[in-house]
Amino acid sequence: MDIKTSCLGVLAVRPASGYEIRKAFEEGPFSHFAEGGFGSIYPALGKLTEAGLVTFEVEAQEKRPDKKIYQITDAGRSALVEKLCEKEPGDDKYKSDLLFILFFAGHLPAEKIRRVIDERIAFYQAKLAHLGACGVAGDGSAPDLVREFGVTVYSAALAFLERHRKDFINLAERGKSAADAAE
Amino acid sequence: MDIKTSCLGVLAVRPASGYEIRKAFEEGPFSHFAEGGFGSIYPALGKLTEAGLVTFEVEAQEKRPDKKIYQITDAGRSALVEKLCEKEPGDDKYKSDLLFILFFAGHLPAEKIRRVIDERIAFYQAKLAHLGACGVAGDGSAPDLVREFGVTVYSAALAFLERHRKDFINLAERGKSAADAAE
DNA sequence: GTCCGCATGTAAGTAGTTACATGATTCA
DNA sequence: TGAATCATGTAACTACTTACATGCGGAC
Repeated sequence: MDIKTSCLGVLAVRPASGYEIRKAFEEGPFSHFAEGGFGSIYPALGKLTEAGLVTFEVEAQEKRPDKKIYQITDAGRSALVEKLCEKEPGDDKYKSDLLFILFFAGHLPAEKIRRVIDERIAFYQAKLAHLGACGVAGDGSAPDLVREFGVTVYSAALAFLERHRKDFINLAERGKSAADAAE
Repeated sequence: MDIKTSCLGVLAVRPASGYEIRKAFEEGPFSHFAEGGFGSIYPALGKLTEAGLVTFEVEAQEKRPDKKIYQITDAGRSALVEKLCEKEPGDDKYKSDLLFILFFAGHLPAEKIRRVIDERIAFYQAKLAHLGACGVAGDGSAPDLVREFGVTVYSAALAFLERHRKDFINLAERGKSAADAAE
C-alpha cells in the first residue's frame, strides 16, 4: 500500500506522531501490510496536512524535539475509505526473495541455503510467538481476524520450511558436487 | 527482487526474448517472486548487456519485429549467485493490500468487502488449479518444491478466507449500521 | 472491424530509499 | 564508550510505472 494511505490507516486507529507511525509499521497489525521509513513518512505527513486530510498539534517536550501529534480529519477518513474502495487487490503480490533464492538452491552454496532457511524459520517462530502473545482476544474484530490470518499463513509457511529444509540443503549439496564434477 | 536479477534468473533457466521474460513473470514459477513490465525489462536487458552479463542474438522474423534472444553469460551466472548470496531475505514483505482493506472492514461498504473476498477466493482457486495442472511431477526439484510451497500457502489463505468470509461481511454491515445510527 | 497476441523500445513522471544532519537519554 | 531509543526533517538518488510510439496477423 502506498505510504500516504498507510499513514492515514494508522491515524484512523489513533492519533500518532511520525515516529509512532513508523513503530506501527514495524510492530503492530500494520506490519502485515504497511512499511516505510522516516524518509517517506515525514514527507507523506506533510502532503496529507496540505491536503487537509490530517491536522497536527505540537506537544512540547523537555530534552527532546517537540512531538507533532497528527490526527485524521473527516476528509481524511473519507479519503481513506475512497482509496480502499478503488483499490483492486487482485494484483496483490506475494513476491518473495526467499523463494527466488530457494528456486536456485542447486546453484548456491549449501551453507547459504541452510542459513536463509534457518533464519526464516526463526523469523516465523518469532512472528507467531508475537502474534500469539498480543491480542489473544479472539473477539472476531477485524484486527483480530487479520491477526488470525497472519497466524494461519505463517504457520503453513513455517511447517513447509521445516518439512523441506533438508531437501533444499541436499539440492544445494548435489548442485555443488555437480559443478565440481564439471570442472 | 529487483528487475535485473529477475531477468537474470529467467535467463539462467533458458534463453529468452524480452517478451518471453515478461510471460515468465506472469505465468511460470517466476510469478511467485518476480514482476515487471516491458518498461522495466527492456532497459534492464540493455544494462545487463552493457555489463556483459548477457548477450543476444537477433532472430529475424517475417512480418514481425526481429526477436532478440538473450542468453546469460558465465559472468552473468556468477553475478546472479553473488546477488542471491548477498541478499538477506529476512526483510521479505508479505505486504497485502487485501489485508489492509479487510482491517478496515467495519468502515467500508459490505458490498465492497464481499467482492474483494470473492475475487480473492476465485484468484486462489485459479492459482491452485494452475499449480496443480502444471508440473505435478513431485520430483523434489527446486522448482517443484517452490511450486509446493505456493500450493501450501495459497491453500491456507484460501481456507481462511472461505472460513471467515461471512465474518468480514458482517463486520462491514454492522459498521455501516453503526455509522447510520450516528448520523 | 475490433480486440488480443506478438514484438521492441523510449520518455516522462512517480514513489520510495538511503544518506545526511542534529542531539539528548538510557542501558549494558 | 558504544549502541539503542526517542524525535524531526531534507537532499540526492534509484528504481520502477505509465503512457506513448509502431505495426502485422489472427481470431471472434
